[in-house]
Formats: sequence, C-alpha cells, structure tokens
Amino acid sequence: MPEREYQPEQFEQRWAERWARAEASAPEETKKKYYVLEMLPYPSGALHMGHVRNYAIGDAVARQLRMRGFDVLHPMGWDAFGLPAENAAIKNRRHPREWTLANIAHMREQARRFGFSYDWGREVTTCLPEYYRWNQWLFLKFYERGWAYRKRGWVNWCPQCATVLANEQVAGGVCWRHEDTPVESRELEQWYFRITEFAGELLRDIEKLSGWPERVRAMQRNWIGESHGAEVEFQLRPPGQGSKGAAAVHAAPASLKVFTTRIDTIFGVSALVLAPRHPALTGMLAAPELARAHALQPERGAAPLGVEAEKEGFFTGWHAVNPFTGKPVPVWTANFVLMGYGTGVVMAVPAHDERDFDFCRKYGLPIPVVIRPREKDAEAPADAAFTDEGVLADSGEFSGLDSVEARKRMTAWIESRQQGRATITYRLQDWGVSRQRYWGTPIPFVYCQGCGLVPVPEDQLPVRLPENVPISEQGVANLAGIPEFVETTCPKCQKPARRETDTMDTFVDSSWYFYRYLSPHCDRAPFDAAEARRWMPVDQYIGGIEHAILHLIYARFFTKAMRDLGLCEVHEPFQRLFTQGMITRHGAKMSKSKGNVVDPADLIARYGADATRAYVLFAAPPERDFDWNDQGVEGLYRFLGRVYRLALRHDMDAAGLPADFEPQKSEGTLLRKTHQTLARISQEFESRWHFNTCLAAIMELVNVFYELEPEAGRGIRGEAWRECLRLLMLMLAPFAPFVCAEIWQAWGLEGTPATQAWPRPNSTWTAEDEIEIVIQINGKVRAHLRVPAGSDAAELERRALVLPAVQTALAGRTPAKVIAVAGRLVNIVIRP
RNA sequence: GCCCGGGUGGCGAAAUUGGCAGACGCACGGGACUUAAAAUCCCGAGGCCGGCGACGGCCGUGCGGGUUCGAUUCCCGCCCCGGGCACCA
Repeated sequence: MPEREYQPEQFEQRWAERWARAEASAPEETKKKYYVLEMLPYPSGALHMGHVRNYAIGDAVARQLRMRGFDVLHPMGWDAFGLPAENAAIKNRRHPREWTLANIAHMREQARRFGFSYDWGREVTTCLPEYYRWNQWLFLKFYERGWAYRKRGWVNWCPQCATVLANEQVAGGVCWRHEDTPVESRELEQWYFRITEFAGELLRDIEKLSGWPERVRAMQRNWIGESHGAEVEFQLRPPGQGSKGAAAVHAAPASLKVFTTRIDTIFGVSALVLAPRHPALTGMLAAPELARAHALQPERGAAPLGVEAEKEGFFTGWHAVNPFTGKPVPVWTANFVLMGYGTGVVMAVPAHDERDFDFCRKYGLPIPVVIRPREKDAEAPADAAFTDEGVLADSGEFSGLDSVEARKRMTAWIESRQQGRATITYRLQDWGVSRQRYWGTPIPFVYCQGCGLVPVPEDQLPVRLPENVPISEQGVANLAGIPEFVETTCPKCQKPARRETDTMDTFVDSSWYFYRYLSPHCDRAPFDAAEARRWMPVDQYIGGIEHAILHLIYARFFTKAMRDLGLCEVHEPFQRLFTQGMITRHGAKMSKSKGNVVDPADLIARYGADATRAYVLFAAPPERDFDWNDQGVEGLYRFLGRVYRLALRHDMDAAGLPADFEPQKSEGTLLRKTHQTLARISQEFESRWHFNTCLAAIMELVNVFYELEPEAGRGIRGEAWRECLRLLMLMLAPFAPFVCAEIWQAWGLEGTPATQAWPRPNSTWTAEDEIEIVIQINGKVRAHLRVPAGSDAAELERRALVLPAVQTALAGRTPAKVIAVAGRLVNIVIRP
C-alpha cells in the first residue's frame, strides 16, 4: 500500500473550520485561571510575519496551559481606528469603516486558517460604537476627576492638511503626507489626560513588575524621568526707563520660578534663562523682541536639535534677584531651555553645568566657581564645567559644606523663607489626546454660548461618528466640516450649541481593550466588575518591543485610573510581559518599499499553517530578532512530513503502558528518550520559552523513532511503541496543532491532542542506568568511560587511572592532582 | 554622550548550575531507491597540519588580561554590530 503523503492543504482547512465553529468552553471556576493576551493588531489588510510570530508564541503557550488544566482566556480583537483607514479612503474613495471592516474579515479568516485558538465569542473591534461608547464614558469619568482637561499648548501643524499632526506623523520636520511642507508649531487648545498625576506611582510600581523584561522596565523608568530638586523663586526687576522692554512692564509677573536639581550651586548663578515660548515673555518683551524669541525655537523635527545645536539667546533687559545672594542676575531667553520641562526657566550656573558653560562662555557671562573637588589637591577643570559633587565655596554661610548636605540645608533655608520648596519633576508630560481626525472616537463634549463646556450626559452616549462623510482627494473631512455633526443642542439649556470635533488618540482604545474582552457585550459598564475580579490581571502579555513605552505606560495609567474610579481592583494590568524579536529579511525590516516582504498567505499555500508556525518558533529563541530564511520553512515542512508518515505507519489504541511494564533494551532507549524530551519541553514552557530547542528536541526524538523503527513490534513491543508515539503527538501539538489532530483522528482516538492532559515525564523512564564519563588529562578530553549511573567520585577516579590512555599519558609519573566529579568527569593533572 | 541587547561553523542556532563547544535545522557533498528526475531513506562534514588509511596532533566561542584542575559560561579592560533615549536643568 502506498504511504500517505503529508499534504496539509487536505486537512488543515477542515480542522480550522471545525475549530472556528467550536463554542468556547464555559468558564470552569474550579480550574485556575490564566489570561494569555497578545497585542491586538491594527487591521491593515492582512496578517504579516510579525503577527504570525506573536500569535504562534501566544498560541503555543495557551494550548499547553489548557492541556495542563488551566482555565485559559485567550481573546483577540482589532485596533480599528486610525489614520491608515483615512489614507486608504483617499486612495480608493472607500469609506474608512468599509475598508476597515473588510480588512478585519480577511484577517480574522487568516487567523482562523492558522489555527490560533482564540475565543472568537469575545472579539472586540474598537471602531464600533459598542466599544468606543465606553471610551467616551471613561473620558467623562476622567473629566469628573479632573484627569481630562483642556489646555493651550504648542502642537505640530501642517498648513497643507490644515490639521494637527501627532508627533509620530512628523518625520524630519516635514508632514507625512506632504514631504515638501515643513511642519509648523502652533499654539492650540487641546484635550489632555493628566497622566502626570500618576507619574510617581507608575515609576514606583515598575519595581513590582518582576515578570517584565528588564529592558522594558529601564525604558519606562527613563521615559518617566523622575528628578528630585527644588523650585526657587526669583523676584523680577524691570529694565530701566527707555529700554526695549519698558512698554510691556505692566503685564509681566512679579517673579519667576526656577527648577533645579543643584540648588547647592545657586551662589554661582550668572543668569536666568527662559524658554523662548515661556508665557512670561509676552509681558516682558515688546512685540519685535517677542517675535525674535519665538524665532529662537526651532520648528519641531527641524535639524539640528539636541546637544549638537548651537546655543542661541539674548538678554531681555530684565533682571532677577537671587534670593540667596540678594544680587540681581540678567534674565535671558535661549533656545536650549525647554518649555515642557520643569518650570521652563533655568538658572544658568556655568561653572557647574556643561550647557550653561557653553552658553555663558559664548555670550561672555561670568563663570563663578562655587563647588570645589572633595579631594584637596584635585583641580577642577579649567576649560569645562565641574559637574561632580564637591565642597561649596564662596557660598555665604553654606561655604565648606559638602554639596549633598548643602542641598538639604539650602532647600530647608529657602522653604523657611517661603521662596521655594523641595519638589519632584517628571520628564513625562500630560498625554495630549486630541486629534483633528475623522476616524476616531468623538470626544463627548458640547460648547454652548451660555453654559460653556458641557459634557454629553452618559445616557446620550455614544456620540456616534457620522457615517455619510465627503471623501475627496484631500481626505475625509474632519468632524468640524460636517454640519450635521457639529450642530446640536446644549444638554443643559437646550439652546443651539456646537459639538467638540476632536477625536481621541487611538492609544486610548488600546489602553483598556483587554478589560472589554472579559464581558464584550456588557451594556451597563465598560466591563463587568465580577469578570474583572476573576480574570485580571493579564497573566501573560505578549507583543512587540516597539510598544515598550507608549502603549504599555498608557495601559498602566488606565488601570490605575480605573482602580481609583472603583471599576477594577488591580494596580497593574500585566503580570508578565514577553517581548518578541523582530523578523527581518536580507538584514532589513520587511517593508513593501524594500520589496522584502514574506506573505504568510503564500507560506500557508505552499507549506501549510503548521510548518509556517513551527518554523517561526524554530528559527530562533522568541525574544531574539531573526532573519527570514526561505528554505527554513521547507525544513519544518519536511520534518512534519516525517512525523506524519511515521505516525500513520503504525496503529494506535487508547490503552496506556501497563504499570508493571518491564522494558527491554531498545524499549528502554525509546522510553527514556521520549520522557527526557517531554521533561525538557515541560520545563521550557515554565521558564524561558525557548521553543526552538523544544522543536529541536522533538526532531531528535523523531530521529530516534526512525532509527528504532525496524524493531517496532519485535524488539520494541507494541505497547511501548504506541505509548511513545502518543506522547510525541501530545508534545508537538502546541506547535503544530493541525497535523497532530489529523494523526490523532486517523489513529481512531477520541478528541484531539488539545483535549488531552499534558503528560508528566515519568522519572522511572528518564533515569539512565549507565552514563558516559569524560576523562580529561590536563583539561583535555582523552578518553571516555561508561559507568553505572550511581558511581561515586572515588569509583570514577579508580577506574579512570587504570585506563590505557591514562597510563600512556602518565608514562610512569604520579598525577599532581585528580579531580573527579560524580556524574560528570575525571580530570587528571600531570605537571611536566 | 547615556541606557539596553548582541557577537559561537558557509547560514539560523545549541550548550539552563563553571565540566565533551557546535545538538537540531538550512545549505552543501556522497550513497540507496528510480529508465530518469522529484520525493523519500541512509551516511559525511568547525579550521589547519600529518597519514593511503583506521586515525593522530594543533588551533578554535569578537579582542587582551585574570580567577580555576577546567571558562562560550565568572571577573577586569577594550573593539564591533543593532536598538532606544538624548540640551530634561
């Protein structure tokens, strides 16, 4: 009879359909819960290899956990709002909703074809009103708490698009759609989330996230950027009569606040420097000077920025009084001072800060030294700032103190005078959530002439996106251009009013979607509190490193905010985080423009889903980047064919190995190898997830099956052979579910491997009775020795010394030293 | 500049506690099967040197040192590649 060939296209589709139809199993309260989550994809059109890797990892884990008896939650959804839909609308004159939903349908079908074991009954699509309604609801709750607010701020503006751009839509200082159009900065009123209120907790709780990669924790610490220092108030003194600032004096503040981490250097201040867009300048400078100040601020993204940029500024004519010395210092404005950090004003201490040094030297400001090295004979650098800790000099009553101690005393001093205080500043800024875009969640507010800003009442949610919108070459009109949407009545006074036309950043959608999976059809609340108590936190989150900062901080922020609102109880959403590596091809990130894309659909057509999934797991450890190898998939295809043919050459029954089974020689070999492989794989799932080595181990096992196959039914009795073959199928199932299910069925067994319990390695079979010991002479392997497994070190030494190879090497000499390690080796040291 | 990864055969990689470096796979070479090819099955293979050969010797995990009987693994100092951040006061 001709052997059945491995033709996955003949059975994968059938199983995929069966699995897609399967009802999700009812929650089993008696089992321990495990929530496995993969980052939800943007429905760009089709799955790409990055998705396949992400989901192959997650699915292997979810499948194995189910076999181990956990009640596994493994959902999937779609991050369906966002700009590409509008881009596509322009290109195809197709409504973003249609385009998005069609993509979702296709990608869902692809995910099913891959056999990813999602609970499709929980699917969430963020662009549907059933979902974004709860974005709006949460937005209103945040507003009530003061966590959502409006503020004027500087934003990226494209004059061609006539809209605000998100930072990531600006590359090299130009608009992503108009490469010849420089992006401008504009001051606009925008909606913000007060994430900074949680900055301290977000930072502190990073320490609790022991199941996260250290790399991601470090990135988040940096991003939040906590600095301990002090705020110090400097009284302002106007310029003399007739000088350039005089006209504006009446509108200037009486004082300026400075943030510094080095209050110990304050006796060395030679100027105060304001950010060019500091609001105080408006009252301090006449119009021409104000324009000059604004011109100092480089447009966003316009090179050069950062440390390479030349420091430029000018004297405002004003002075400020140093509260410690009582002496005035000139007030300047300069391009290197950031408005978004601290107070937007710095005290320039050129002797002890590199930036201030560069700046003051350029403009001829004095450079007084107030910190000297702790070591008496050490010299501070003559032509650079001395930024280390040291001993204070020329600092009045504080002279002679160590800078660490001085900071405490000087902070206390300024606090007692009520001209400053200890404070903590964060690099993290409030999250600007306004987008002037159509394809997003409408922000649920109304502007009324009489009542002002009015939140849309909860019972009127959702504020729906209007469906009939004009689509032209310029794109989809934003909401401001749709009168039917804008014109409404005030919820308070019922008079005509205008709707807010900004939509929300799509990061809002992805900040809480994993709660929605818990009760996707709940219509009383974003999610059911009881379900959240059962399932949260997510036990294992899996996704790309590119979300290490934004998404993962926003999601942590939402969890803390929702906790404070009483919606959930956890402090952190993700217990463990796994960041998978990138797949490159020919050394570069896959992209259409480079023409180096591998399409998962082609791979399925040629090799099937199992081989594709298995290759992606086999090519490298999952956290590491790897370069795609076209022939690699073929190797896994061949391997699965080997398994398939091997399995179907033998029949099967449901009986296990008898408890009193006494293995003969080859049976022992096979049982040992099988159980050793099982032990390795079981351990890998609970530790590093190096599935590449799991598959390698299974390949080794299959090679042993092939070697021993001639003995099947003779030297290896049927019950031993079948036992091992069955275990092989269970071990392979999380990585290649289709072929294992197919074989299982062909054997006539009940269910599929996925419905079986994960087997336990039996130590009776894993134990070796005889082991090989390495014999070294001066650390180099010179012989091998087979000994009974239990042999102790003395026994090994005795047996090693009489070996011919050792005798020859000794040539009559006595070894200087012999190291014998039971179970490992004997090393004989001979000194010449 | 700072932070984080990484560097092992022609290639992807393995070696989980300091104990045989290169498992497993790709590519390659040889053989079996075949009229032939594909598919399949089996065998070989880090480099250099010596030997007809079985085999033997030396070198070898980015580089230089150190600890140790023994180092891919631990310590010190460097080099290279990739990623992130970067005037954050």
